[in-house]
Amino acid sequence: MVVDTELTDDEVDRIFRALADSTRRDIVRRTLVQETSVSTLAGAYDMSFAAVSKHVAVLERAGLVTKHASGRERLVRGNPESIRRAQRLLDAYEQIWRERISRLDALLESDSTTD
Amino acid sequence: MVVDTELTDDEVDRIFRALADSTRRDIVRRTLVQETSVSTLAGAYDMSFAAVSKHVAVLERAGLVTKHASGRERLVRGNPESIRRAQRLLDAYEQIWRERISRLDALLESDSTTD
DNA sequence: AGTATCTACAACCATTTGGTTATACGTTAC
DNA sequence: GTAACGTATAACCAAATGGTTGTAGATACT
Repeated sequence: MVVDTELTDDEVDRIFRALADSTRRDIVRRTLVQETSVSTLAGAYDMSFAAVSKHVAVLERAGLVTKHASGRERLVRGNPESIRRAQRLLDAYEQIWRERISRLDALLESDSTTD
Repeated sequence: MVVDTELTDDEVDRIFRALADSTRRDIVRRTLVQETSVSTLAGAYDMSFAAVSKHVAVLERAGLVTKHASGRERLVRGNPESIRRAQRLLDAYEQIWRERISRLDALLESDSTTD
């Protein structure tokens, strides 16, 4: 029973888009280590709270972090499963390349054995 | 003698940004399988040659494809090394998470052995 | 030589992005 | 109750993105 892991193009777009910003990558890093409130995160960067809050929202829409309320705070937690999903996407590209190499190898093989 | 594999934030931005578009991901897929001219690629999508040419340029700036001239054509080839570079980036995030888990495990261990 | 093909690039346009400040609302502390 | 804190969201802005058409340069074909 394999859990469905297929992603729509839009979901993949959101994941890579979310990772294409160094502030957001840093938020992912920090919140993988330890869950952190939005305001604590905001204190770490030279930009407004609203800007950081938006970055967190982008990550949340991509599934890279989750948020849960704790009193008035919103604790942000990195989602390792979504990182693995992104890894699998890249693995698929590597696999495509490897298959090409296999085909080229097979071709050379069959050439050398042509009678 | 390890080849320097460090990437600047901007380079990482470009890699993930380039992957955040399904047309570009498809170009990477196709050109990993076989090198392909820009005009052949353009024929595969419902958009102008100029638009596809721009997508290729985005991928090239990110290092995900290389281009070389062959007569009047420009052949585009997927760059497996840059894919691996991106994989390593994601691996680093997974590693961070694993380290957290290790620390939590170690903490539980030390708790249970407190005297 | 002349024409068709492949490409690059400029100019333009609408939309998205990444930032800002200001406002409003729920929660905590006093 | 009121002040302070944490957050979300709206309105706004400049820059980047993803598309277009048009022009022009190389290369190939006949």
